[in-house]
Amino acid sequence: MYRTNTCGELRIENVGQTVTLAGWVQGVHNLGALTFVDLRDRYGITQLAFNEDATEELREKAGRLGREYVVQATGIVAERYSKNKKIATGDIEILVSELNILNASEVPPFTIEDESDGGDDIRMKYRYLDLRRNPVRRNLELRHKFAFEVRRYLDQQGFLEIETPILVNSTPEGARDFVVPSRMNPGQFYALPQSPQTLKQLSMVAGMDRYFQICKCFRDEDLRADRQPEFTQIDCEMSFVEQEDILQMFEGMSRHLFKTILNIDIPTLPRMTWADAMKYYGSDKPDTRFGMEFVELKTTAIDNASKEIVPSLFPAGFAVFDDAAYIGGICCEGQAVLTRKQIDQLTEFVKRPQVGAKGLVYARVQEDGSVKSSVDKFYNQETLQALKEKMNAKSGDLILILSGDDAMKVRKQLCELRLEMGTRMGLRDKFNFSCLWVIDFPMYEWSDEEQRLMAMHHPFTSPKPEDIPLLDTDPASVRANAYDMVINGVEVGGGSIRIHDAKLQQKIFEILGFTPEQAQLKFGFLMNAFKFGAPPHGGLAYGLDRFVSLFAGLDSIRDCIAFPKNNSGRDVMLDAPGYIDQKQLDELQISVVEQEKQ
RNA sequence: GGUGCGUUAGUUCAGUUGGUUAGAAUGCCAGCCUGUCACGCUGGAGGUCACGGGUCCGAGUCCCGUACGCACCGCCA
Repeated sequence: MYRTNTCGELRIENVGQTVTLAGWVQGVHNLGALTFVDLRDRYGITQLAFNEDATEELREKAGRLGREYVVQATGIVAERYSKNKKIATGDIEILVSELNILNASEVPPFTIEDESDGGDDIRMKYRYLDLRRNPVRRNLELRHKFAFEVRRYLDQQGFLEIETPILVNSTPEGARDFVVPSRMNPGQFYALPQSPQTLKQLSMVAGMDRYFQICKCFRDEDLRADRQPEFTQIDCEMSFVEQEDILQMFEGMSRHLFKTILNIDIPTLPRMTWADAMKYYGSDKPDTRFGMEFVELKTTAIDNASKEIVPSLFPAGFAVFDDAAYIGGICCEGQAVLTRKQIDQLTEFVKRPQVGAKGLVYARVQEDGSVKSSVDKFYNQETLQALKEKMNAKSGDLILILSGDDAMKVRKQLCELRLEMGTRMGLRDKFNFSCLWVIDFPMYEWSDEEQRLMAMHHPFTSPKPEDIPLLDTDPASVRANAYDMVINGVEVGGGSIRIHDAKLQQKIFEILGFTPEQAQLKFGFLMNAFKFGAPPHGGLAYGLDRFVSLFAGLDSIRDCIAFPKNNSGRDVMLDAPGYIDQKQLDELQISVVEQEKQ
């Protein structure tokens, strides 16, 4: 037996017991005749003491210990002379009578402490050392608990966890696939699933009724702080349901997770249409921890967000506004105190290429109610007062205005500005959670690159029944039975009611530009299945990594993934991906055009 | 595919206008220390300034390129 207890469990009540502990040496304090060793495992730290009672041999051995040595120590639990209130076991120590060095360790390349001195790069290279640190380990523990509570809730609701294959077919639409060559089928490739979408729909056809799976999904696209090439999805599907049933079920799951993991009671989730999200927040994933909604000051066209034309608040005179197709503003409460320099910084912010605005117009509401703006020479006080009125601004507020030719582009710029102001004003507290549903997404969005309509969610999403006639006349305005769950500006999940009618599915494929032959080739298996009694069904998938990151207050999903990939999709610990032997290539009948540095 | 920032001791970083032998902290090694717990004290070792090229009397510092890292845009049904 290697140990009788863990390093986190002994307390003052255990004094007098003889115990054996095993773990890693966190640190050694050698005071000459006295030596203290902090022994660490997943559960905590317990101090080993080598004092005047210890034999010379024992003290000599303790003196040889270095950081991260793996040791086993037996001794009597004793009360400490001076307690350490910072750790749970701080009242006791082990008076060691026997010490075994189970394994020596080289000096680790960075310190394994809560506040490590290591940068991201080196910590990823030695991720197994990084995982010994409390903050990282705690993230994995939270992730475990999260997944466990997901399973508990869905099990209670009658869901079956069903595994679907990892080796599937490449699909058109969507992200790039990771492909896997098949040795037994030369020249042919499997693809790793971007999501088990079609398979879960087939499990509905199979009568499984309620399916879920916590599974890996793969997308060969560029990475971000919130995007990994392989990520974990909580994939769910239900039969004989309408949108309302799904929203209720998964709002319930989120409520369960918030309660059991964070002990937070979340209110009923507000529902916002996609059109309103775009109109008031310029984003399909609005951060609703704070208001500062957009006010439209001029629109010249009806689009998917604006259902009416707003005549310009501003009389002619300022060319930028006169020529704009859209003018929108936000009112920043109490921000009139910003200096000219600070506002110039905001102007620089919106002019950065990532945001792309041409400039920024601002107006301060003064103590006396008058308005002082950067466009005073174009507009009189009467117009500025009308602006104040329209923006619902009061003394001390700062109005920020963006304009441009393309309403959707300006909305996105204004969204960035709003989020920046929210951050500067301290309105985006990580642990203040604001959840909502965004509903009524459009079916399609125009792709400049492909020069055709693309499915906004995926091609299996059903249109709203009342919009079906528009499929023939104005497909771009058709709304889908699709919904996203958004928390603090993060899309944590999304789904839709699916098409279960082969004819309608065929029509949707046509609108997406598939010939019947192509549709049959790529999705024949699904449409064939629909011929054999497909129930109405729908579902949703959560991004587990993102959801856990939110709960843990992390900036990057990497921090809650045990062995993540870096920015270039590499695993720097494994040094993957790597080259393979010519022999393997030959067996697969694959030739690689250029293979450098092998 | 693109933009920005970065790369200096094991690690995290500083390094002024281009100017003598590149510094700090921490870690590491050695010695001392009977209650430490961020132990303390003394001493020591430790550098291809990412790589390649250029400008210059002289480059860690300026310029160009490459590689790598991070963030972002495109992309991510």
